[in-house]
Amino acid sequence: MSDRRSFYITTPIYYVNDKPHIGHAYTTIACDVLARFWRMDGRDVYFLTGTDEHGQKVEKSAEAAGMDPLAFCDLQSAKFRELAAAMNISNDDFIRTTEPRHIAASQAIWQALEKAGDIYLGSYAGWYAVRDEAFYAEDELTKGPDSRFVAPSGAPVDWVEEPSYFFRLSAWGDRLLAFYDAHPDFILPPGKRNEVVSFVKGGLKDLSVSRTTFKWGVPVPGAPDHIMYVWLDALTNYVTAVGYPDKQAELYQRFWPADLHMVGKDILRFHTVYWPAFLMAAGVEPPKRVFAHGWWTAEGQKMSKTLGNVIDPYELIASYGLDQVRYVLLREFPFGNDGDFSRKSVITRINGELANGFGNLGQRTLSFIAKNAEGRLPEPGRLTEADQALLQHVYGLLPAMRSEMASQALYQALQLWVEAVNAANRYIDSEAPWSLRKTDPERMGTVLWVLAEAIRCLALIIHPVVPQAADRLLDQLAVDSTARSFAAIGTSGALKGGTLLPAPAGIFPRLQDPVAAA
RNA sequence: GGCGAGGUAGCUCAGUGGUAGAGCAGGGGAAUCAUAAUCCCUUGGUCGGGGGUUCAAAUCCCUCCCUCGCUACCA
Repeated sequence: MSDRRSFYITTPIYYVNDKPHIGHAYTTIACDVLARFWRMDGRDVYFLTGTDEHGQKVEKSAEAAGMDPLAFCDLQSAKFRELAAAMNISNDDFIRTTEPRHIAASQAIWQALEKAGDIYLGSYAGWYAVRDEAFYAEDELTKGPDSRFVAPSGAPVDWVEEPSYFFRLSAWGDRLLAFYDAHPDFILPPGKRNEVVSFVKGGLKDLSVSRTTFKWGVPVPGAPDHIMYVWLDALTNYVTAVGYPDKQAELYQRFWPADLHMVGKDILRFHTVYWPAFLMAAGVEPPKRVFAHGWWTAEGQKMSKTLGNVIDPYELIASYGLDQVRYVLLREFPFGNDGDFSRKSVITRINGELANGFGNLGQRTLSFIAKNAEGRLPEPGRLTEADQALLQHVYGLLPAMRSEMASQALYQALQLWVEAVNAANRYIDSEAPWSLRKTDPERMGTVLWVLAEAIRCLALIIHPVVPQAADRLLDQLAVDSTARSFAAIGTSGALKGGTLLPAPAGIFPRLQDPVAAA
């Protein structure tokens, strides 16, 4: 575990030209679970998300919509903010790259790079296809009929040159490799680290960091006809939010360097090559870790607008329930892998582990107490070996899950929780309180207390993943809202016998199996 | 082409030298507190092909086949 108690975690800032989809929901939920987990564990957490609003595409989209770019961004950014709210995301801030604080921070980082001598004016030259609005590398081109080069799309290309500022990335290769070497966990999962290292080892070219062909961006200080390259602008959001360039700012002191930038694998290079190079050049400490997660397919197929199979997060929530979606997204495959979203598999998972596993464990225990103990939690008698084994299992869940969470092993962490739920279900069957009711009511009371206590801890530790359901269950156990942190896991926070419990109600309804209709 | 990851039960995957594992699916049974949920037992695999090292290989070496990533400036 980190030697300090603060934890700064970020999602990527989402590009306002996109429509929010399951990929955005996935990244944000994973971060939210980590943020909530460490918060409940007593760490000082700062959780940032937001929107990336500059660039040519946004300028064009706004124009196509007949809108001012900023008005367009206001509208689109709000959609991401609404999605975060709909997913019960506990972010501490929501940053927009069009905010004055961010423009100031971006210009400040530019000036720091310039002052360090890592920026120079040159010209950017390449084969450009006007029709595609894109540059192509020479080896992508083929000879057209009139012996002119044409792009893979068939568009004719021209050799163009425009003035551009460059960042001396080529000078940073060795220092980046040394940095990766000194921080073996900077890039996770390990396979991604290898990709980045081999990329950097292949040699780096200087990076064009300004544009003159469009206007929607942060103006380059002292060169008003240039705007900053979008990635330099976008990445800077992570320091803007904690007060950069004011390194004495309270948030900056508390939270920089960031503990974790969560990213999709498509933007790994920007975060693990360009970003640490920019920061080191600007005299700012790089973040501690970048984690690249995988992609979802839908029913075995790649999601795409043209296939029309892009999964809408709002539909997911409506179909399965919010907490169920949060859980299943992190539980279908190991975090960092790619995986498939299939309706059948998701329903099996939710029914098996949440409805039948944990939900039913709560329901069978609490309704038994309601019917056979007058709704009052029994006082425990002397604990048997089986009682202690179950309690030790659930009490031991915290250190075990903490260690998985520290390496973003969300799937493995949830696996540990599922195993504990299963152990509790085995316990109730082998102790059979329904038999004890007639033969040994006192022992029955102890068993019920042990179960309630185990359920309390299971609910607390799964709270970051399924906050609403966990709270409902804790309500049913009459656990005070002030006792809902990981510090309460263990005997010191144990339930008191004799407490009157409210009427039980299921927390995870069983979902209907999908109809095999076409 | 180069570099990298991977090919293990019907499905998803764990297992990196010592008698093949889990979950789900399939089969049988127990129990009846519970959201017909739970618990127990069980069928099922020449561990991609071939060769080699070793007393012993899914695990190490060689080779071949297949799949997937990365191989820089739209984000």
